[in-house]
Formats: sequence, structure tokens, C-alpha cells
Amino acid sequence: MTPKYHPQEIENKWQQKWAADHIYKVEEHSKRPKFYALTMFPYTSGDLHIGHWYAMAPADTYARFKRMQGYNVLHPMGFDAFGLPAENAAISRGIHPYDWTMKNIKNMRRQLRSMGAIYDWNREVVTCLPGYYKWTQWFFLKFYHAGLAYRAKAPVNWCPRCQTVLANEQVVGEGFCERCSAPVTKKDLQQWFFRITRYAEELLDHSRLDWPERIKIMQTNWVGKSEGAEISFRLKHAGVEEKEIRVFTTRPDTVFGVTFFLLAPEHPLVSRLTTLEHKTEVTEYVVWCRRQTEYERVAVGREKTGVFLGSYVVNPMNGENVPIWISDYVLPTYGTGAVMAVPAHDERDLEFARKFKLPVRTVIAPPGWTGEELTEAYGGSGTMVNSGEFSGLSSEQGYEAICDSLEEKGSGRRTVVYRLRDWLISRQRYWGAPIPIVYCDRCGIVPVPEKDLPVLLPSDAEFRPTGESPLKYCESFVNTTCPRCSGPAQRETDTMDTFMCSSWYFLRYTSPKTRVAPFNHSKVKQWLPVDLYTGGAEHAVMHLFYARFFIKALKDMGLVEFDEPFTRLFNQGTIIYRGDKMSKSRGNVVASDEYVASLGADAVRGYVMFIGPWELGGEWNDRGIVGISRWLNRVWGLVTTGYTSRVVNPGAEREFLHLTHKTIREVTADLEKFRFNTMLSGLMEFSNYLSRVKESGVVSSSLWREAIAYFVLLLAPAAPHLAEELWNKTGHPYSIHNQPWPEYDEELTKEDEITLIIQVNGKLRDKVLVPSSISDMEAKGLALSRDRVKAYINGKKLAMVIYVPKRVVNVVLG
RNA sequence: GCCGAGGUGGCGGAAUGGUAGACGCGGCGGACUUAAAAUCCGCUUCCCGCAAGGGAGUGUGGGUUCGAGUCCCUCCCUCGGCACCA
Repeated sequence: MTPKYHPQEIENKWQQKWAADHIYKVEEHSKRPKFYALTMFPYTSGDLHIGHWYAMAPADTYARFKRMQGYNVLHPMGFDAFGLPAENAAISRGIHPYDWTMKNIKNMRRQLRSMGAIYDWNREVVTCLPGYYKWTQWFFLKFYHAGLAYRAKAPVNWCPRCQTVLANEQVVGEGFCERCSAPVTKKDLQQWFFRITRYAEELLDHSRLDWPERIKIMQTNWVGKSEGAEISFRLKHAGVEEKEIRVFTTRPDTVFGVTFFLLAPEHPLVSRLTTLEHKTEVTEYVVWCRRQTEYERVAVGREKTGVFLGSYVVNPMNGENVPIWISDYVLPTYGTGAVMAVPAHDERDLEFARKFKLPVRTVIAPPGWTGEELTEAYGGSGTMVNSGEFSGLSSEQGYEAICDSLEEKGSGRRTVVYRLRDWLISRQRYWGAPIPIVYCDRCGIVPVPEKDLPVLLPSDAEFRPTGESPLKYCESFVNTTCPRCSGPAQRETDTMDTFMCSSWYFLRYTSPKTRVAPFNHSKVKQWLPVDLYTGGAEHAVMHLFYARFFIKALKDMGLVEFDEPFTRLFNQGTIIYRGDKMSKSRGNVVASDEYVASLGADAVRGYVMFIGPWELGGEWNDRGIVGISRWLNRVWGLVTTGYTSRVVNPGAEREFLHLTHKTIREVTADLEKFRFNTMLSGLMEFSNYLSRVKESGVVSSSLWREAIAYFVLLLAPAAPHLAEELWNKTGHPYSIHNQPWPEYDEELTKEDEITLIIQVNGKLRDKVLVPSSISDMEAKGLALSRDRVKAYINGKKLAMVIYVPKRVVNVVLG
């Protein structure tokens, strides 16, 4: 009696042996082509759950497949270890963020090892360790010296009751403080920015990237490029030195329809352009706007608000005086923070005009327009009317003519604006990489010299439940000397956005131990760019976008030689549980440890792959996991018990070879397309077939052994432990994971016989097994001679007979 | 509102424009067992029929085609992203 399949035993055994033999240690010098297969590293939340397995097990299976195909594969793992939850744990449970994080890493590392992946643990990267964040700070300095980092005032979420800054995730519901439920407002703070907008145009170029279309679209929308014109409206207001206000518009052809002018309430000219009699009203409105929560301000369907300043600008095209209003629907951060309002052709402007009884003038006639007042704003193209010398032109011609005219007069020009804003990297938090800047009373802003890095996080900071950054009150940290003049100075107490850490970790994996630089240049040259990056689509416009920017900037600084980090991107779907994405913060995680303990890692790996297409994700349901487990047990029995050849049948052997090679072909194709679910069902079908052959014993023992070897090899990426054990048990040399991927024989995958489908008027009426070499004439003749078909013809006229080679005959009756 | 993905048995899902429902779960029946679990075998889209067979069927309604789950148009629903961007 052969022993039963005990997954835990064999999994433990092989994991230890693989580790002891370093069989997954990445070769530095290899003649094999490189393949960098990267999975987004996890945040150190504490537990690896089914959601992580869903991301990582299929990725590992694919990396293993590439490895067997002969690539030198780098498939590393690490931890995204800075972030707010660590700090919250410190406040609520009195554990230092460092201890909390390292404890979590220890657990997650154990869990990751239990998965049996090919991670080379010598390359592990942990972003919260000084050996790593030193280089995050180093990159900050590089960006600073390249003129890509600057300081400016920017609003933060502010809780007036707690007197503290809130991260977006601490603003809950309709804009309330997570801690005290007070309405959250905005407060301006000096913060650090990266000039990502300088790369807007480059970031729009996805032409060399093999990425999902929807991610490219999301990024394109995020950049939000608009072409149009900047138009100067003249200003003659006593006591105001500015002689013009510029606006951006995508529709310069509607400039004759301007009936009022809008500024954002935050616009710097507002108070100076307000006349005496409107002062009180305007001030009140501006204060009211500031008190609005973000949620209220952007709420859809909200009634328009605004006030008149009492002053006017002049339309450069028709010389008209246009009243200046302010309204909070004008965004201070887009375009110039000022808008020429054309109510006839813009829905929002029309709403505003109706509310405040401002005139509406149609200047673009929709097709078939007869001069009546438009009931809704018309944003399409048409014929220009009420537009002076431009009347009669099409709006497209008018667009060009008005731009030409503005440029001639010097009161405007064609231009492009982007929705994209600069990257705010400051966080008013402790658990992040400190921004390496010192403020000196004498020298001003002074970057910390490279030789003084890292700026270490103080370990003695106090964590008070205020939510204010502990660094601010840590005197040993704040007080320092100026690197330039040695006088007294203060350190910047903000830390960096964790997206900084994740913008370059994939470089560090190539040379994680380097102490003299963030990475070894030649190693990066050897491995990068990443050939395949897999992870969740939730990072479409944050992480993936920042990382692209980062690399483009490094390229321009001469630090790397490529300008796109991730050649190919694949997004797996999301695992939903109880109606929500599975995550620790949502409190709906399904632990993987129990499944690993009871059914084995190979079963869990297999099940997460079997659920459905990887890109679709889906609701977690463990009902089917026993199916995979049972199958692995059957495979065990199939391979480990002896085969006896009985009556060898040449026809059966031909079929056996055919199905073996067809399976190799299909499993290979499925893996290449990330169709792990159909890869497994293909292997199941094959193993079911093998069981039947085993019963009948119709193939020779040598043929059987060969097919079993192929089968185990095909199983190896998905169920690495079981495959290793079976490989060993069938007398093959260690290790299966160093074997080449099986090749199929094209000739053998071809069908000898096919089932010919016979239809009458497109409906299935008969099937017949025929040699695949059957000719057109033979097939049609055969179909017409079938009794079932004759019964349908029954004297009716034959309109036509269609034969689709090797598939179907359709008899069409008149 | 805009952009994207999706809608197929009781469930997860499978189907180069050519046999709809592979594979698995669950269910039903049987074998083994004193019994149960495990395992193995058979059946399992719905309706009519003892059967042979026939009819219906891939969110809705239309279209293209000899033939549509698959292609085109309309609408409905679910999920993800963006959302007063001038």
C-alpha cells in the first residue's frame, strides 16, 4: 500500500530542502535571457490573507513557468512598511510603530514562505529600515537639486476640534473626523511638492507599454490634457496694478457669448477687485467657502452660489464690460482659477446665470436653429452668430480665426492645460521617511548633505492620541545645526508619502545589499525594466503613475538608462468578501493559514487559480476548495500507484499520445495568457483520462511513464510541492523545478477523427465521426445521405449546403 | 453625468462566428461499510415524453448571417474609476 498524500509533510520537507539548497537563488551571471517578474509588494498589515494569495500564487506560478521555459527569472518579495496603520497601533495599543511593523513582517514572511514561492529571500526589501529609507531620502535630494522639488502652501484636511491634520482615510463619511466626528475643513500648510506636471506630456505616452487599455485610459484621464486658448481680459481697476486677467477656455469660438466673468473665491485678486459696497458680502462668501467641507463643495447637483465683486473686465474681442463674480464652482487649481462664463454654451454657467438673472447670449447656432432662446446649454458645434465679423463661420473655423485674431492683437494664444497637479509628498506623520531638509534662521532652506544621510527617525518620540506628528514635539529630532553655517536650525518634521518608497523598490531588488548607492548600476542595467508587473488595479493612477514619473526623472538625471519601469502590466481582479474588497482595514479578511494547515499550500494555490479568470476576481467562497484538494489526492494516487499494461491497442496509444501532446499545448497556451483556471481544468481532464487508461491498461508501460512525467512537469508551476514529491517518487532526479518545460509535437496534436456536426437550417440534427481528412464533397454527400437529414428534407427544395471544414455541414432548405 | 469591466445551470465558471453549459462545487441515485466519514461509479439547464425524440434557452428588444453566448444598434442591471476640470 502506497502512503497517502500528506500535503503538510511534503510541503515542509521540500520547502526546507529548497531553502537549504538555495535552488531559487537568482543567478547573477547567466547566459539565459532575463525575466523580471514583479508582484506588488504587500503593506505590512500583519496577516497574509486570501486576497494576498490571489495576487501572489498565480504570479508565482507564472514566474515558475518562465523559469522552466529557460529564463533567468527574478521574482522578488519585500514589504511596503511605512504608513499610518503602524502609527495608529502605536496610539491605540502602545506598541512602537517599528516593533509593530517588524512583528508583522516576521509573521507575513513565515506565511509567504508557506506558499512555496520562488522568492529569493536574500533580496528582500523593507522600506522602513534605515538602510532603505536612507536612499529614499537620497532620491529626495536628487529631485531637489534637479529643481523637481519645491515648497508651497497647500490645503490639508484639518479637524478644528482635534486641531490636527487628517489623512484622507481619516476623513469619514460626508467629511467628518474619524476620531471626533467634527466636520473636516481645509487649512493651508507649507508642504513639499514634486513637479510631476513637468512630465505630463511624457506620461501620456503609453505607446511602448503593454498595459491594459483601461489603465492607460485612467492615466490619460488623470493627466486630463485640454487644448484651447488662454485669453486676456483687460482690467482697469483703481489701485490694482494687474492690467489683465487671463482665462483658459477650450472654446475660444464662444468668446462673443461671454456675459459674466468668474474667479475662484481663493483667487489672489478677489479682495482687491471688490468694491466698497460689496465688501461685506464678498468677505462673508469667501469665509463661507472656506468652511465648506471638501465633500460639500464637490457635491453633485448642488445649487450654484456666488457674489458680484462690483468690478468689471473687458472682453478683448468685442470690448464689452463684463461683471466679475466669484463662485466656488471655479477651481483655484485648474487653468488660471478664472473663467469666462458663456451661459448659452456651458451648462454650469447657464445654471449660474439663471440663478442670478444674468444675460444669456447664443453665439453658436445648433443645426436648424431659428433664433429662439435655447432651453439648455448647447455645447456642440454649429454656425457662429452674434459674433461680429466672425458670424457665419462654422464653430471650427471660428475657433481658428479667433485664436489667430487674439494672437495678432497680443491678447491671447493657443495653449494646453492639464488637470494633473504636482505631487504633494509631505505627510504630517511620524512613520515615514523624514524629509532631509533643515530650516536655518540665517541660510533658510538647506538640504541635508548626502554624507549625513540617513536622517534617522528618533526612537524616543511620544505617541499621543492627538494625531499630530510626534516628530514636531521631539526636540532631540527637531533641534539641529545648519549644515551650511553650523548655526542653530530646525529639521523638517514632515515625512514622505509612502508612494516615494514604492517608486523605486523594484530597483533595489536587483542589488539589495549595496551600501554605497541605492542600487548597483550594472545590476539595474541587467534586470530592468520589469518584464511583467502584476497587482491590483487600485494603483492605476497613484503608485503606477508616480513610479513612471520617478523613473523618467531618474533617466533625465542620468541615473538609469530606461524611462519606463514596467514593460508589461497585468491587473488581477479583486477578491470580494461580504460585499467589500478583502482587506485588514475593512475587517473582512479570510485567513489563509487554516486552509494551508488543513489542505496544504498546493490546494490553496490551486484553488485561488481555479476560481475564474485572474483578471476578474470575484466573491470569495470556499465551497470549491475541497474540489482541488480531492483532485490533488487523486493525482497522488494516479502517479504513485503502479501501472499495468494489459492489452496494448495501437489505436488507443495513438489517442493517448494525441491527448498528451494536446494537453501540453493547451496548458502552455493557458499559462501564457494567465488563464490559470482553464490550465487547471485542462490538467483535470487529462488526469481523468489517465485514470481511465490506467483501468484499461491499453498503452505500453513506457508510454505511460512518459505521459506521467509530462503531466507532473505541467503541474509543477501550480503545485510545486506535490510535483516535486511525485517527480522524486517516479524516480526522476531532483529538482523538477530545474527541468525544462515540456515541448509538444505539433504532428501529434492534430486530430485524426472529428465529429462532424450536421445541421438542417442551422439546427443540430445529427453528428457523425469522420476522418479529419474528409473532403468537401464527401462531407456534404455524407450529410445528405443521413436518414435523419432525409427525414427533414422530405421533398422540400434544397437551397444550399454549407460545409465548414472539420466542423459542420449545414443543409439549408428553401 | 462621463470612462471602463461584466451579466451563461442551484453555485464558481467553460466555449478561434459552427455540438452552449468543459472542469469543479452542490444535489440525487448506487457500490463499499454493522454504521458513518472518506473513496469510487452513474445522473444532474428547463419543459413535454416510458422511450426514441421534440421544443425552449446565454440580462432586454431589434439587426447582420446558412448559422450569434460570441459581431452591430437600443435599453436594463451589477461592479470599478473619475466627477462643477471651464
